[in-house]
Amino acid sequence: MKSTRRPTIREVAQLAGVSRMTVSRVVSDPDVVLPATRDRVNRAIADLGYVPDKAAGGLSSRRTGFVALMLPTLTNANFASVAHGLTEVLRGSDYDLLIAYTDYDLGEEERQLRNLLARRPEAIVLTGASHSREIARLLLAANIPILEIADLPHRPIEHVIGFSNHEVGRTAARYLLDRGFTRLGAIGAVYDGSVLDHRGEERIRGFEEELRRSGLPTTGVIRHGIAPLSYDHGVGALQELQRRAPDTQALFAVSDLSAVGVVMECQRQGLRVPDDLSIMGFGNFEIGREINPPLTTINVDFHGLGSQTGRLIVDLLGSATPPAREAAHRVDVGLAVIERNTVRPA
Amino acid sequence: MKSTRRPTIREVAQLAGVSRMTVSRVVSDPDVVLPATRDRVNRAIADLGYVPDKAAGGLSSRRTGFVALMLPTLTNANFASVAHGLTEVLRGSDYDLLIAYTDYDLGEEERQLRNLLARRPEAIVLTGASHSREIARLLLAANIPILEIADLPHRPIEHVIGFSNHEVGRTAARYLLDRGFTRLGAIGAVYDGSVLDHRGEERIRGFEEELRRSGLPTTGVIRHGIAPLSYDHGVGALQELQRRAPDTQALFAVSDLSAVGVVMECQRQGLRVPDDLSIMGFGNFEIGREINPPLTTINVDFHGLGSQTGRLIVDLLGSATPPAREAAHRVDVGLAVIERNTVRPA
DNA sequence: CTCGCTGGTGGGACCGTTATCATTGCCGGG
DNA sequence: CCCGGCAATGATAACGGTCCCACCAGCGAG
Repeated sequence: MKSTRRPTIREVAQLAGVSRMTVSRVVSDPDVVLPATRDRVNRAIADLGYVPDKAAGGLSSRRTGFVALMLPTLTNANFASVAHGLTEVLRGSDYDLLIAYTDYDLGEEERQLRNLLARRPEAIVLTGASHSREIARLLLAANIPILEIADLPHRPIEHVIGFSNHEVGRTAARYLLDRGFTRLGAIGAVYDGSVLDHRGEERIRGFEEELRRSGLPTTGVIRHGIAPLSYDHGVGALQELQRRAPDTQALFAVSDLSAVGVVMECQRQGLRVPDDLSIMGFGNFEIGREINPPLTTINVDFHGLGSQTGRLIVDLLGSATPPAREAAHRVDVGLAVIERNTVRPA
Repeated sequence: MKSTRRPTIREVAQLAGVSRMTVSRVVSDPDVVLPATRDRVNRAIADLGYVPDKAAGGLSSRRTGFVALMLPTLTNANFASVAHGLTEVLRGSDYDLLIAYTDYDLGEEERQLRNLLARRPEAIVLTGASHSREIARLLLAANIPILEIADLPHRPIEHVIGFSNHEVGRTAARYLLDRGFTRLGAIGAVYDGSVLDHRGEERIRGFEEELRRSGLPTTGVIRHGIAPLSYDHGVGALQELQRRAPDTQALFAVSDLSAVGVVMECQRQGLRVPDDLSIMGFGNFEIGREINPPLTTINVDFHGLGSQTGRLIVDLLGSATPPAREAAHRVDVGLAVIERNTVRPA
């Protein structure tokens, strides 16, 4: 086993009998070099198994080819969809995605961000971040496009592609109210200073707001457990709800995963869905379509959100003139109720 | 808005009145510089909002701090767990994970790998790769530790941390045979030359092998659809099974997701589980615990697999003496049947 | 007092690539 | 026949760090 170092552009140049620059050109812009030369260089590249070093290239050209993405977690299918849509677009333009996740831990945010910035990404995409003073300062100092996604912040840092989580909650409440329910409940996670992502809390607040507007009590609004939410959360939250507001007719869960957990727990308890308890969720997870009865939910096109974000980045980085900060984009991708069978007119 | 470039070590040095080297030392090994000097430098760093450029540093020190991970997909919760376990360990040693995924597309593998190698990772972790001639060549030429995970290949490239997918299939078959079933079925994906990951196919082959050993027919073994598998796959595969082998008593699905889809479809069809059809899956996904009845499955500790991989990497990179290739590690993390209620003695 | 050592710091060269400008050879037009 | 212009290629200087060694005080031992 030859433990020799990786071949560099120098060695390729030497073997092909050309200068380093010519090799560089063959790799990045082949058309400008004579076919005969190009072939010779390509052969040398193949012979040596040369793979260009992007770090060195980036240092020189000031273009690292990185786009940074900061997520609360990888485990959530919707965030995975975002990453997916984003990668699809970025691959076409030769950007690599650099993913960091915080696991909803506030302390990790700054650490992760510094780490990300040390790689000199050309743009950065953020989800559900808290944006402390120091975070904002670091971001601005990076002097690259900043994109906040999956939310619609009132005071955005720069670009926004998302939807209103508050509106999600309101839509759910209105949907249930329209069907004549009056004893409404909602379940989400406990939100305190140590929690990074406030999007779930926004949804639950939107729900509460609509309840208050209609003069209804908010005793059925339960904050239980902590993010990330999953099936189990629904089980526990339902039990708490049954203690606190046993007469609840209809329930909104801030995540489909919780909602599915609730449906399953209802089955175990022998409660009929939706006759004994109506349930709706958020996120349009695949499992919601499969359970019996299938889950009513609110859909957001996360994959499209990811690809739109990707396209905006490519645009932003492609345009020679760095757009002024006041030309920040703000895109609402909207949301839609998907009616299935877990809710029925009362 | 000052659109000035990011501050470099030079400017920090100037502001603090020291040389660049001293700044470098304060960042990477603070203890060797005098407290007074250190404070001065740290103040300058804070004032300027200096964030070191790891690409530049890596170029010089030949240590990029990257560990590469190649996955079929991000969307699978088990792979996400692996990534999770891996990150947890690597964070502690200041490595960043560079994730690439192929979406089970064979053509993407080489492209992604080249891309990864262009970032000069210090180690590379692979899952379910096909290892074509060219791929293997690229990997070996990189001259870094190579770790294959989530499988137990007969002819590994170097290190292996995984479990036998073939054994998963055999274990499932034996489990069902032991309970007295004789008309067994299995569902997986179609496997042809264009598919990257063979782990599901290995599971199904192990199942078939055990069937043949017992002199039972393999007509109930269905290859349906293509990876990635999900709930919907189970629905379609069950329907195909019902056409091809309607008298099947017990069924193994190569993924819990398919298995859950089967259970749900059974509910819709009014079939009782496990009385009319026994079902077991693989992967121990959370949803399997929640459905009614809960899903019998085969568990592998994917999170632990990820963290073990991380620890091995840290070991390998930490040891000054590069270990000889013959000292390759081979770890079997094992597997275990988790009995729940979807299977019952016949 | 001198010498050697040690801890703290600085001065260059270098890591592998690309931007930029210079150089070369060739072609066609005046 | 000469010269301007263009296409192809080369030389050199960055890019932002760290490695390696030299330097310099200060201090204890001989």
